[in-house]
Amino acid sequence: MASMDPMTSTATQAPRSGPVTRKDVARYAGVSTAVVSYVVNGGPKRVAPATEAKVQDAIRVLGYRPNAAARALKLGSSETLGLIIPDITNPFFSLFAHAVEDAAAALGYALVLSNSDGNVARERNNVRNLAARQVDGVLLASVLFEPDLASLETADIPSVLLNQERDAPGFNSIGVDLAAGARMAVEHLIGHGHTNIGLAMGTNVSGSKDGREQGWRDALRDAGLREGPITYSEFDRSGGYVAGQRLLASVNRPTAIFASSDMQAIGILRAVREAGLDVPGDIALACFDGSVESEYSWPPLTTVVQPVTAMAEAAVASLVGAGRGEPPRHRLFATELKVRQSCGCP
Amino acid sequence: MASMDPMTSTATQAPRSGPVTRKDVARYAGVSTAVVSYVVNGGPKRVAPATEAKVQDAIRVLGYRPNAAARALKLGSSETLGLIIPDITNPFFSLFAHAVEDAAAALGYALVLSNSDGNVARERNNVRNLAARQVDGVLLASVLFEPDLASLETADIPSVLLNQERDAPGFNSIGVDLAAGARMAVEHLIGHGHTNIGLAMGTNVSGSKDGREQGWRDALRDAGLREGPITYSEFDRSGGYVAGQRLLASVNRPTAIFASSDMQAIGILRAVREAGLDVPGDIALACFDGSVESEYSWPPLTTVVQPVTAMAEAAVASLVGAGRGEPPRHRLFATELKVRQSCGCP
DNA sequence: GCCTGGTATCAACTCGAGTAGATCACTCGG
DNA sequence: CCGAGTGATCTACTCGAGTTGATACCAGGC
Repeated sequence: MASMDPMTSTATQAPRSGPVTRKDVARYAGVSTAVVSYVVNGGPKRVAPATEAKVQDAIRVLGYRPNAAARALKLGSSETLGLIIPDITNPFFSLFAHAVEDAAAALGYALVLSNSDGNVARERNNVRNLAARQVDGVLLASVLFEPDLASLETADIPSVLLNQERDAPGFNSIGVDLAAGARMAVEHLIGHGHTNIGLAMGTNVSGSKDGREQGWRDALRDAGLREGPITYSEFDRSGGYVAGQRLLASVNRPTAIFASSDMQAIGILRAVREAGLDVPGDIALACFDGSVESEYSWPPLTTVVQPVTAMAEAAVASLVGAGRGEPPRHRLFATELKVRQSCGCP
Repeated sequence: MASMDPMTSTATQAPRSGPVTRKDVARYAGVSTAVVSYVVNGGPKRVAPATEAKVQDAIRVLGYRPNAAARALKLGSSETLGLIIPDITNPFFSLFAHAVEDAAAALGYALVLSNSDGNVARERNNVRNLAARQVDGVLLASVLFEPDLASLETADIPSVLLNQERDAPGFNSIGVDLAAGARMAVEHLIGHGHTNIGLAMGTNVSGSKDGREQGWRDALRDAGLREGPITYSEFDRSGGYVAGQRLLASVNRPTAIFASSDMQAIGILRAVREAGLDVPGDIALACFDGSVESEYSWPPLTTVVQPVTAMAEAAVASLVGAGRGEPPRHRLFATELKVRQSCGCP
């Protein structure tokens, strides 16, 4: 019956078959297809008010929507952006994705999402796929610290590298000052009187060094402290869980831990509890990212928050907004320490 | 040298400007454009092996990628699906989005993501937008219990309604048996000896009844118990927080609470702790969704898990997979109670 | 009455790829 | 030695919208 209704309405006024095209509108309004175009997009030529009204009417009656594919073909732009991230399930990335979607939508762009699941091959595949789809730009949060520039280069699509610490010549890139952020957090821990501070570091497939590790080192060195134990594991909750277990089992068990992501901290929290210990009483904790989850854990996590919205807006703008024409550059954003209770503050 | 090769080939023969088209490939390989098409997609006609090799060569050398816009225009299909959800930041939806992306990618479809942010107008706008972009189907998790069918109908795009409890005639829809799931959880709480069980119910803009509320009622009735206090608030963490505060302040404070989402339970956990009480000691807790976060909270949440992957696959398949041609129908999935510790189990 | 200048509109071409129908080159049987 | 038959390939049209370079129309000035 729902399959009946469209039929009857078809009989009375609407398209006999398939979608309504510009031609149908033109015929209905008694004008040429060019005029319809002019009306639809305030076209390059003026249209008499009376004619415009007729056309608008026809559009409404027939329910015409311009075919985006045809438009994209002619204009060479799909008004679409691609976002490639390791995993949308990670709260940090989902927050980021939301911000990117907002920024893109504000400029009339749609967002194609793809997850690389920490897999380089899949990441590369996604880039090619997006390239073939004529996206107007891609935002890439690579699973590699040093992204697969070659595939982006040959695809020669405007792009921004996300979560990028260093400058990547010839590319737009965006990132936060990891070292400075980590340093802030570790210094805060030191301020609480801790002298043995461990590090739970996340790993990437490339395995190259991360600024957070450096920031932790720098803070300890400047305070004249010895480096506490380090573990390397996945950036996610389960990675944090094993990091926590290892850190607690280390010969010189730390009294405080800095984790390279909120998710790791969540995992550590669990390991600490299972060991019958208390945060922050036995182990103080600080971490990195500033996702919503950090606020609702117990205890609420002291974390280095990344300016996600600003970064997303800057990334989108560098592709299709104000910054489009500008030469590629690296944008470094400052982080902010959000002090809650996992560090020992009341 | 990988970055060199394209360069040198550029100098000798490759595109002087802009993207490589089928025509360029044809010229380079010394064949007609039709043959290139045949090769690219195992075309409707056979090509001699030798010719095929030449063409493949040309494609590789020139770095040709077929223009998806042109393809979409000709074929009337963009090989793209649209997903509209309230908020990707909600772990349940991000899990779902990931599963949908996987299922779509497996079939060669890309996924356009849009958030409606609980706003009906934005939701409707997103539908129109996706329709104009010639997506081959849209998956809609409406902010309304009863989605805005009219806008989908006039857009007449294949679609699936997600999180849909009831049958929506003429539409594909997918959902879990909310009432049965809720009932399981509440019965489990009853099994722990609780006789005063409260309900933290999430609200939608439409405000119509939800099966979870019914399941809670049914379980209590069948056990001969009186209904505990109810609160209505947002489905998210902050909604749960206020629900928790209200429930704790109610005249007959419950000893157990069933929350309509994991996120609400997380918020309740916080409210309970701030009141100096313990979960599950003072207040037992069970909830609904089965997101990852429920596993890593403290205590781990006993929750009704939705078969997200299966649902995502079914949704995608009904649009572009095996189920494409079939008449629209409602698919109800069973839930499973994941017992952890917030209910009082060891 | 005729020309000028402007305005409103239109016909026709384009974007890049898919494909039906025509064309060409061969081989083989008679 | 020729026609039929089989492959391989090409020509040309199509999808729907944007846009340029005509064209039609009208008012006003001489």
